Amino acid sequence: MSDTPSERKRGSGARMVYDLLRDEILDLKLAPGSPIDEVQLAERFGMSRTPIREALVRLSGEGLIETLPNRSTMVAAIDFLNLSPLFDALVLMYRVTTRLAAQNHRAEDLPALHRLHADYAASVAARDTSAMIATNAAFHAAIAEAGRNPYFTGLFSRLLDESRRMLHLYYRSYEEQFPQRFVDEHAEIIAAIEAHDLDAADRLGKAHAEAIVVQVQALFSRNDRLDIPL
Amino acid sequence: MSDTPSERKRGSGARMVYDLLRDEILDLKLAPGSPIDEVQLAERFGMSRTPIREALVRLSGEGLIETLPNRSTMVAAIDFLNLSPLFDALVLMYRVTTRLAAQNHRAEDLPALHRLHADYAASVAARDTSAMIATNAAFHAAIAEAGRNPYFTGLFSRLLDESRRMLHLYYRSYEEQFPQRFVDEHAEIIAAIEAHDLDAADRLGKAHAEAIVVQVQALFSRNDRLDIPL
DNA sequence: CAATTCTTTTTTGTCGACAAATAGAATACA
DNA sequence: TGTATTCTATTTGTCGACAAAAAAGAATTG
Repeated sequence: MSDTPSERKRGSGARMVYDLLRDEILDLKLAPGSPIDEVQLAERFGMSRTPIREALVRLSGEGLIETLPNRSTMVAAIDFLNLSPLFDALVLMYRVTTRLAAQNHRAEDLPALHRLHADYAASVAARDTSAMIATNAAFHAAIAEAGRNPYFTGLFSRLLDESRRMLHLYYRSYEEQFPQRFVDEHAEIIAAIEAHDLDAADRLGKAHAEAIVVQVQALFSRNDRLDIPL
Repeated sequence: MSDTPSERKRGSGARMVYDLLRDEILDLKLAPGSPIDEVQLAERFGMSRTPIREALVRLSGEGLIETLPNRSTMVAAIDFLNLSPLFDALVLMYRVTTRLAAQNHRAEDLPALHRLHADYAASVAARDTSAMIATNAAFHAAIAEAGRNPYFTGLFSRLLDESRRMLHLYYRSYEEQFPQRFVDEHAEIIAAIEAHDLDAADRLGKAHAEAIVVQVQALFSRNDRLDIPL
């Protein structure tokens, strides 16, 4: 299990490690709390510790890993006890980005939205949870981009990343449920954006976000009960 | 002009460089577009390039510097042509953080707010523009903290940083105007927070933000005209 | 046998050096 | 003289090595 591409472009090392570690963290391939060993990573990627370190610094800046000075660094924990700030921020960003997309999008943004919408619908039909999570995030990130406010886009991306880990947990527990409903809501959102209907986009974005939040909250409140072993 | 503390704590190097560079960038001591030379910084701080590099990676992650691969890195430019996204985000975060502070603050948060409010009033009275900028940012950051949503706090801090550079430009051009008005508005905001009046906090936060935005916009629209040399 | 001190081991933070990449200067050529 | 090409110089990205810190384990002492 060693990827050692002996030929690499100069300057791409840290970027590659960053992207890969980020995906592994967000897809729960690296469990929250897992220790991260620089030397081990250096061997795995066939490079020195320096670019590994740069990737870790960036991941730390985004809060995806936590670093104890002079000691271990590990995958950031998921704070299940303080989910409401995350949900509050998510709902607001869903609203704002959807509203801004209705206001600021251009015609050339729409094909990408339709394509990502179709991708999501396809992954739902195929019952591919990983693809669902990825395509859903890409869909909403594209909406945010169409809203053309990089500050909102940045925060929203971060929130989507954070919830990506939680959605993996969610779909692990409820593999039988596949949200056709969300596909329909996505279609409504696109329609509101295309119609430049700011208020409808805002309202739909809010409802969409809250529906997701309710489902995830239901999961975790149920998990709380299961935590008591008999 | 060389600070060479020959004795330093292990692990504090990058942090120190980061903090100092960050302040110099935000206070316009390093002009936007200025080149940043790693070797020069290494000599200036009496350390190797490695911790310098770590600081630069973090600054880059926050968008305070821009890096051309394999080539120069420089202080991020201020995008005067696209200010409305910044202003939009600022106004929304002013609203949200103030509202959340009214909702979630605890009694122990209030002394700090009053103290920071007094600090700001003092710096306005003393006509110390640098202190005004710093204490105003600290005041609103404290309000955001009292709102207890780290995601909003994070974005808001970043927006305050970004506007910190612009406020320096603003006060450079208008040293004669000192906003006693903002001091009064701060007092109203504190009152609304203490009264747990969410809607009033929201409304005051919005009005406060928009007043600032209007002033800054007035500056830059005037500058646009002055840009034409005669 | 418990608690404390000392030693070893592991992992990080820092360093100096080298190689790749690029910009600019110098050169060759039409 | 203008343009293309080569050369040089500067700056970055990467490497291997070393030293400081902290944890884990061993030894000592009461």
